[in-house]
Amino acid sequence: MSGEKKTFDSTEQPTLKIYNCGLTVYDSPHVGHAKVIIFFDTLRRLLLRKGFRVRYVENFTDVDDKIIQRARELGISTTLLSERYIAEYFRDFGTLNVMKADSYPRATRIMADIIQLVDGLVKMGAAYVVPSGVYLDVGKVKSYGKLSKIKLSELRAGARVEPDPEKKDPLDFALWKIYDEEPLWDSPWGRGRPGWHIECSAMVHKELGEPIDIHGGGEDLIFPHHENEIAQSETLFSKPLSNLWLHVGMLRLSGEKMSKSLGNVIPIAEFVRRWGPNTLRYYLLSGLYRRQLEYSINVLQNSRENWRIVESAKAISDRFPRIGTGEKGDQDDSSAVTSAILNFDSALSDDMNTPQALSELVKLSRLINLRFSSGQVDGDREESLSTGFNLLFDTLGFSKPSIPDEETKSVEERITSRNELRKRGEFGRADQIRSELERAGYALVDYPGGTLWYKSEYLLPGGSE
RNA sequence: GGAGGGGUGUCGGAGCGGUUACGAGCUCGCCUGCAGAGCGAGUAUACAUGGGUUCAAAUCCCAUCCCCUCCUCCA
Repeated sequence: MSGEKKTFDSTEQPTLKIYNCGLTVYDSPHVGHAKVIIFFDTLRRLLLRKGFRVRYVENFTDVDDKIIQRARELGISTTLLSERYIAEYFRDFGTLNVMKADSYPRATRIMADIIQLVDGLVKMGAAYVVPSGVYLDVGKVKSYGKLSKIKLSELRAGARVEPDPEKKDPLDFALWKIYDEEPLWDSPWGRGRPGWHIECSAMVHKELGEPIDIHGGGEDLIFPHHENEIAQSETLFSKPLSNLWLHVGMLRLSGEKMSKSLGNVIPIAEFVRRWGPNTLRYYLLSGLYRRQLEYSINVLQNSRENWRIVESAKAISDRFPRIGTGEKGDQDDSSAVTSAILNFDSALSDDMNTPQALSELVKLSRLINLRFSSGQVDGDREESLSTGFNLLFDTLGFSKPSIPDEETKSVEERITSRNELRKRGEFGRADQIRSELERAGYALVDYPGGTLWYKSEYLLPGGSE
C-alpha cells in the first residue's frame, strides 16, 4: 500500500494469514500464472523455515462471463469446464512442486456468504439496487483509490468503457448481476450471479478474517480488482483488509504481457515437457518478483545452464551426504556453508530477493561439484556441504524427479554392463549405451569410484522442438 | 492524458552514495578413453542521454528519450 517494506516477527505473530487471488478457470494454466504461484510458494517455504505458521488460501473463480461463454462454445456445463481446468491446475502445479494451499475456496461454493456481504452493503447504504443488479456506490467510500493511488476524477476522465446508464457513477461496480440465463443463483434482488470482486472479499472474510497479513496476486489486479475488494471489505468491516499487498510483475512475451486475452500464452504443461519443472522455477525466480520478466529462448537457455549446475550438485550430495566435512582432516567447508546460508537468508528476508538467493545456491553447487571432481567426498561429520545445499534447495522449492523402481533397476543394469565394456576397452559399445540413456533423459558421470547418474532436465528438448 | 515500474557488460540479473554481486555464453589451455563435472587464462571502456549536488554517483536532484503494466476481463 505504501510501497514500503514491512517486517514480520515470528515470535510476536506466530501465524500469518495469506490470501492469493487465484485463477479464473476457463483455460489451461500458463507460465505467467506460474510466476505468481511459484513466488508465493517460495514465500511460504521461507516463512515456514523462519518459524511462522502460515495459513494460505488461494481461490478459484468459477463463475464468470468467459467461463460461461467458453462452456457454451464447447456445449458443456460451466461446472464441467471449470472442473477440467481445476484438475489441470492441480496436475501442473503438482509437477512444479508447489505446496498445496490450506484451502481452495470457489465462488460457486460460497454463494450464501457472498449474498450476505452484498446484503450488508445494501443495508449500510453503500450499495444500491437497480434493475440490472446491485452496485457499490463508489462515492460512499471515502478512501477509494488508495491502493492504486488513483483519483476518482482521473479515472472517470480516462474511462474506456461506455457508462451503464443505470449506474450512478461510471466507476460503480457490480456486486450482483441480475440475469436470466444459467448459471443462476437466487438472491434477494433477483436471480443472477455475483460480481467478480465480491467473491474475494467473501472468501477472505470466511476463510481468514480481516485483517489478513498478506494479500497478493498479479500486478494487473491492483486496479480495479484489489481496489474494489478494499472498498467492499473495509466499508463493511471497518478494518483494513490486508496489512501488506504483494503484486507480482507480469511475464512478457516479445515485449507484451503474456495473457489469455492476448492469446500469447505458453501452457505450463508444454513448458515442462520441453524444459522441465525446475528450469521453470529457476527462470521465474531469477528475477525479482515485483519486476516484469521477459520470456525468451535465450533467457531460458541461461536458466537451464544454471539449473544444470544445481541438478548435478543435487545428485552428488544425495550420493555423498557427508561431502565437504573434512576429508582426512584437511578439508572443511563449514564456513562456506555458514556464509551461504547467512547470505541466502538475508537476501530472501529483504523483500524476497530470489536472484541473490539463487546465486548462493549456485555457489554451493559449484563447490559440491568441485569437491566431487577432486574426489573429496567422504567426510566424517554430520554437518556438511550437502546439508547446507539441501536447505537452500528445499527453501526455494526445487525438486528431484521421481523415478519408478523398475526404471532405476534397468538404468543401473545398463550402467553396469557399460562399465564392464569400458573395462574391456570396448568404448564404442559403452558410449552407445550412454547415449541411449541420455536420450532417455539420464545423465551419467564417471568418477574414480563408479558412475553417478541422475535424471537431467538439461537433456530435454528445450526450445528446439 | 493520468498512475505505477523499468532502462546495468555478448546475454540474464543483483546492487541504489565509496568494496569483483552472482551466473550464463564465447575463446584458448588443463583434466577425462571420450563425455560430464571441475580447474586456469582471456572476453578493451558495463551502468539510456544531458546537466547538477558531492571529496566520491549506476546509486541523490533536475530535464530529455525509450520500453512495459494499469486506467475493460486478465496472474
